[in-house]
Amino acid sequence: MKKTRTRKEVFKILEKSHSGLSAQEIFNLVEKENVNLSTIYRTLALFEKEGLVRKEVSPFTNEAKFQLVHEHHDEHGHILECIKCHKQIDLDYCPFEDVNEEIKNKTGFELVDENHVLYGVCKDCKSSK
Amino acid sequence: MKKTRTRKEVFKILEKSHSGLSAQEIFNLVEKENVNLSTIYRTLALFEKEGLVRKEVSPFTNEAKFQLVHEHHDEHGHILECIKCHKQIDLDYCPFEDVNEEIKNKTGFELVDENHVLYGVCKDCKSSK
DNA sequence: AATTGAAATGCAAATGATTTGCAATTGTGA
DNA sequence: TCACAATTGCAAATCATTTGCATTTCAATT
Repeated sequence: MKKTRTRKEVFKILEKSHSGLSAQEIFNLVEKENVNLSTIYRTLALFEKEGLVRKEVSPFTNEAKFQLVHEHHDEHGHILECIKCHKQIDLDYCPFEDVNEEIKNKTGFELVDENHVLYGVCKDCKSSK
Repeated sequence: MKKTRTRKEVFKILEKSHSGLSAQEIFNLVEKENVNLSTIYRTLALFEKEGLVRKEVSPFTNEAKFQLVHEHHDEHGHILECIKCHKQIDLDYCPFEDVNEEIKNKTGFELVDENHVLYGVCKDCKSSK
């Protein structure tokens, strides 16, 4: 995999972000001397194939969001997204470890990359209505 | 909400299916005397607004899948989808109950409609490779 | 440092899912 | 049955994403 300027930039942008970014959002953050949105898409697809990023499609916006996968499976966290304000909250651990184990035992089905973004209502939106 | 022919049909189709269906798939299952795909979409959007159906977008196909929400939260199940063969397996219970509770206590964030389709590798695909 | 071929990119056009405007049709309450 | 708002079909628009192809760039080798 060639280390091109765009790829390095996209990687840095993903590194800095704690929640998922859409291709368009990444495009907006890139130093825009001659960079094309389709290159961003191709870069993200490559990163995904290489296992560097995870892709999530929000059922609310129909838009894909990408975020870095962190090496150590047992250290990965999750993102909570509020369905009202769409703010995202970082959950710095995976509450599903046990669940994965349980499903594997019961069905032989091995979860990979289980959905990373969880939807719900955040504290603020809950209290304001 | 008017009970039109198409709405009744779509509802029946969803009732019969244990896994999510795309708008196109539903369209294909409907008695096709003069039914339009956009009506299917409008019907699904309505059902979703009414809380009758849940929408999931597969990150693999970028296609939205819809399925009935079953009343009793504590009885709902989940779907496992294999990322290789895309077959879906019904999991007839929710393994996340405890997790929801835990997250609520720690962050004040209340999960709703937590992601319903879980991705992984099924037994068959695992053994065949 | 220059050479070179494969990999990566820009651009514009294609695609595929989903949405929308509008005129015609249909369901339901009076 | 009537009337009218809600719903639908149709065709065109939209939006995210993908692709073909000619051009450019990376990095291995001279």
